[in-house]
Amino acid sequence: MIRVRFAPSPTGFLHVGNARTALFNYLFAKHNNGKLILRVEDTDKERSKKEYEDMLIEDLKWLGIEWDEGPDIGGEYGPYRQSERLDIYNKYIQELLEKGHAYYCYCLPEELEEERKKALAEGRPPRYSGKCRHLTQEEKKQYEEKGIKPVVRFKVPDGRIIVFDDLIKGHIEIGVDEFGDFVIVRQDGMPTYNFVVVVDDALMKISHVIRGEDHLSNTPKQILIYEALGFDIPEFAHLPIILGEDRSKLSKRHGAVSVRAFKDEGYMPEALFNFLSLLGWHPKEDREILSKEEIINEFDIKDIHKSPAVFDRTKLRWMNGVYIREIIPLEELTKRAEPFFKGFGYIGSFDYYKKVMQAIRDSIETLMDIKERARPFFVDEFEFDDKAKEELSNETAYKVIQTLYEKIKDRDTLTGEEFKKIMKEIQKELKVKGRQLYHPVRIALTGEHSGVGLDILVEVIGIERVKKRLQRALEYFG
RNA sequence: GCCCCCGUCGUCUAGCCAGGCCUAGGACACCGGCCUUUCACGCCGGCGACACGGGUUCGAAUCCCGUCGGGGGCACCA
Repeated sequence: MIRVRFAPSPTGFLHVGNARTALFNYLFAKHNNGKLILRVEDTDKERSKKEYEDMLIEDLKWLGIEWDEGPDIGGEYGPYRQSERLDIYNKYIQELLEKGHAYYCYCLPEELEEERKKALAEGRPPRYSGKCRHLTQEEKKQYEEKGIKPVVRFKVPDGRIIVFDDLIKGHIEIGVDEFGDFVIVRQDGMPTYNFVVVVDDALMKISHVIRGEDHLSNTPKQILIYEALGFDIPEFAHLPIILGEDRSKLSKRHGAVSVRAFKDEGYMPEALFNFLSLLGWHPKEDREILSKEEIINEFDIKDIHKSPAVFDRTKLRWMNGVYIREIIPLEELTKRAEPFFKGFGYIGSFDYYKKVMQAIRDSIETLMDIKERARPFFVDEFEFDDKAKEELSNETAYKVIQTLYEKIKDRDTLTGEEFKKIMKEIQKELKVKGRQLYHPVRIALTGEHSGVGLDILVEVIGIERVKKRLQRALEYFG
């Protein structure tokens, strides 16, 4: 049974880099009929917050990632929140202590930091000296009496070379001398990541650990713990990280990078899902617009790249546009767009929004674009800019608008077809055509110089508003 | 500094493992054209890359070595 997990720490919004890791775990699980486990890594008391956990779950769901076990739905191997597993960890800490794989260390953080800096400055690997490895009972007692609370360190065997075959990176060998005895329980009693991740992955029967490349150098430490505790070692797969435009690890300073931000900016979850899946992975054929099902079917961990990819917002935008104009059904698209319309102060019925979406979906790439593109469908009292004023001051332009108004002022309805017919008549009567003919009308009707087809606009906003706007322009330039 | 990973158009990538089918294919962006009342959409075309240097070979983007470049890690964060 394939079991994978996504294990975020609830310290902020879900970052697209993490979302991509979650996504690949999800794809791997689904493709292989396995299970995805969501585990919340909240051992950092300082930074972890329950609100963040809720948002993480919300964002993951929004993206279309589902899990089989997790803190919200439970499961056979719970609890799935590390802060609720402390008793379990303690048991294994005791075991390591008893077997001599771990020991108490009374060194102060300040002096350690000092040593670290010194080592770095002298070009040595900054590692713990191991000086508390062989403390006598007497020495321990002395420290205790001074009120110093110890940490627990894992005793790293000298000179070992850890070897493992990463499913993505291939054969990896790392000498254990790169790091010293590392902390597995903090002074405050909380166990640390490198320890709990092993206990949890082992107890939750995780078969494949798929995570970001930044964890690659942690893997040897974890393998040591697997061995010390006698657990089976899972398969590892380290995903290349996602880069910003400057080719450094994607972070907040590269602009909006949280899934939440993309949601708020009017991106379709399906598009983000599709886009993220293509970052470091490629299907057999050259198609890029793929449904979730297609991606799951085609996904093969062997096709994941070794090299990192730059997060290309422009391409994401394009892809989102494809989803808006070609993939998401109009009804659904309108539902998603409704809060955006309202947010921009564009008030109307659902049916009206639907008509507007129909009219503008080809010309927007995110729901944010509704603000500009849909304005003419809602705003009657718009301003005329200098260019507009100049163009409408022209005599023929004025004449066109006037004639149009005369021709429709007694009508009750006006379809797009009828509008076009009327425009043709004006063309003949006034002997103006093309831009000279349409542009003044556009300005009178929208105050803008480009936008949706006017036939569509007039039909959607209705003849009364058309009359009103024409009148307004006539008065303004009269 | 030390360890590890990576290196095909500006970007995402196909090809690399099983060398010739590659005058290196696709997509985004960019430029030009067509369509069109305008913008957008759509369609057509263009620009543009095997990091460098050595080998191996009849033949290398593909195999080997080195150099350079980029990235990640080296916490009582995960």
